[in-house]
Amino acid sequence: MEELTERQKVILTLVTHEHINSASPVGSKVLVEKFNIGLSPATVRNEMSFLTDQGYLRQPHTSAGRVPTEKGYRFFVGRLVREREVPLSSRRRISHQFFQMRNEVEQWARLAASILADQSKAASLITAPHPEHALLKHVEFISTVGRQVLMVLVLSGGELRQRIQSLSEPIYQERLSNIGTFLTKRFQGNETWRIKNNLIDMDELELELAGWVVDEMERADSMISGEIFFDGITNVLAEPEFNDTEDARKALRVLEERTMLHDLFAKTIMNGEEGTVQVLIGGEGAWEDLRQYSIVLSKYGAPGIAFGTVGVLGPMRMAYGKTISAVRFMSGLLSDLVSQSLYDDKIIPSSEVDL
Amino acid sequence: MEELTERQKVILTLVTHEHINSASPVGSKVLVEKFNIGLSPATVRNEMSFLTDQGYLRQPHTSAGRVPTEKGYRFFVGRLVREREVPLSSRRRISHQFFQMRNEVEQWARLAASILADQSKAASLITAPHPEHALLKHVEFISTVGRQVLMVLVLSGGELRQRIQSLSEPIYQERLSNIGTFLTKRFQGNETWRIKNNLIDMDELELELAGWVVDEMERADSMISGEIFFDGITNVLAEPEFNDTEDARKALRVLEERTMLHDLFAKTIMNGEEGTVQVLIGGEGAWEDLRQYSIVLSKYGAPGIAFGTVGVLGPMRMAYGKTISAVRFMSGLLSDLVSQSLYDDKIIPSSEVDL
DNA sequence: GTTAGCACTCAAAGGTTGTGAGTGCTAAAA
DNA sequence: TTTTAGCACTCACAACCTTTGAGTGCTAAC
Repeated sequence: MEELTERQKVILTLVTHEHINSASPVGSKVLVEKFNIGLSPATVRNEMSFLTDQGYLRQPHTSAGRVPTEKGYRFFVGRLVREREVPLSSRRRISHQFFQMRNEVEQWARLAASILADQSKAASLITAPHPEHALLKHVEFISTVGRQVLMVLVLSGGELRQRIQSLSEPIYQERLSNIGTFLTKRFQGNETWRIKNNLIDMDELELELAGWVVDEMERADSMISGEIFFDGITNVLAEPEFNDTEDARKALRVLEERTMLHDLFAKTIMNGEEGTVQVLIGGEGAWEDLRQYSIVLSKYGAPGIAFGTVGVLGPMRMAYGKTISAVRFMSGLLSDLVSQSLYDDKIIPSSEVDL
Repeated sequence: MEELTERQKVILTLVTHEHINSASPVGSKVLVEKFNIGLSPATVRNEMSFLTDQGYLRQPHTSAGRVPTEKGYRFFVGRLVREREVPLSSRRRISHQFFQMRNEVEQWARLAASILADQSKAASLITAPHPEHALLKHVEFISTVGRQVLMVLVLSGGELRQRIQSLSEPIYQERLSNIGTFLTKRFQGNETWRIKNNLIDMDELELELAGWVVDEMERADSMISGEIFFDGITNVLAEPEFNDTEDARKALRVLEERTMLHDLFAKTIMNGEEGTVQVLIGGEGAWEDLRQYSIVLSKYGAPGIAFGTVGVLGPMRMAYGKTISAVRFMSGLLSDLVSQSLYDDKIIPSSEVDL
């Protein structure tokens, strides 16, 4: 594979740029007329022909203009230095919106999804912050009916989990509360394994309840990403490439069947670094149903607290510059929120806290 | 408006039935051939003409067959006595799935949505159970960083709410825990207003924290329905009426902008009775964007605990019989779950509980 | 009241043609 | 050697026309 000349790079970039705007194949003439390169259409044609041979461009049919391939897009995105910063006024406005929502943790992801969809004019995907390894912050047992007990677990990162279990015999609420307090005191700030290895000096009931706690925490640990929030799906459907409903359905199926997204997010969280933005073009070969789409993804959060992902899904022909900076901005904002509000790496027993 | 003759009723029903299957206008000839009514096409035509005059049928264009109007559908649904029961095998299978999930309250709605979408081959909408008037079950305050405090509220119906607030000065976790215990003991099982009117004999800090509780409970009370879960949106897009993407977008916008749905659910919860299924055809004039759709809705839950809604959104041309019984079945199932697992109308102080 | 017969309507499907944007190739110009 | 003008060729797309057939309403006979 040969290196591209500077002129070829420029032409490839322009073709991609123009295609993103026009949504239709780009011909040599249009290119010459719109951007005053000092070249004739014929020359441009030769270069385009070369780029087609190299797999950067593609012709939908013999007598049509050129369209970037995945490879072409990838080159384009890699060269995109000059990202369009989110304007200061927008940044201020968005920060303010989050400030007003700062109390409602569950709303963060929803708000972020809504804003990002609006900014990028595409579909946004956000996962709620989720701790890498859950630490127990608090546990409570509440009797509901008969032998049924509602367990409420507060984990690091502010994650709440609840579950209903049946005891073998009814127990007074008072006793349940005491056990909750006892387990909280004893295991506060501990990881799952540490709790699991310290189930000693307990009576039968305490042991059973502690077992529930461990079980639920293991469940939390086994999930790599938190709940997924979407917004702006209609934005994507508005794009001309989805005039065919079949394609639209494919896209939606990806969003509905969350398994693929979970995989994707898991990978991002495990490998990625917060703050850096990655761009997956056309499913990168691996995800068949995403062939026509691109995803701009970033990890957010703070080490030792919790991580999540923020991303945008749109047609491959997407305003990458704007989207990338929007995602980066949102990622930063959410990271700040998480570290400013949810810090609780180790819960120090209250009497030792230095205020 | 005249009463319809029995024969007219039969024809209207058959036309509707046939249109639901074929998705295209129904002519007199097809009708006669398919269902052996002892009539000639000409006679049927006369009756159809009459039904058209009365507004039950409609002709897309002069030389086409007939299609039911909203009024026609309404008649059809009203007459639908013989609902197709969900087969016993499916009922068993579904009950079993819920049994396996009985511990995870948050999963109920998601599972229900998934099953209902599958059963009805349309989009399902479920709201999580939400108490009419929140009763306090438990409150906990957890210090996170600096003056930030995470408040976790457990309300009746198993609803969890969390929020982060700032104190004017940092407080030891121990003191926060004590206040949590104190407020829980004092106000357990109380409605919002009762708590609000009993904020006496407290020091400044206790009062501030109790204020947060009241505030958050008022927020919960002001919401009539819980979180909305969807599934099977792609099912709806597969229907032929959405070959035009524009129409598909309209449908999705309804689902994304939850305000309209919230209104709808609120109405259902406030007016409806659990167990009865209502069918909204073509948005019933009130909801412009739903003109082409129908919604089959039912309230579920148990009085004094919590209510939610379960529904299906599909094209107006929908298999009403199957859908109605699927919705009814699911509504019953969820009602049972709520009352069997979440009963806690009044939390009786533990020492008085009769075990 | 019911039906056969008939003229009429009109959307949808299929066929034909023209248009124009775009190409690749070749030979001349730079 | 690189660039460009010129030209023949291709092919999707839109516009137009025609055919087809399902379906109608009306009238007159049963």
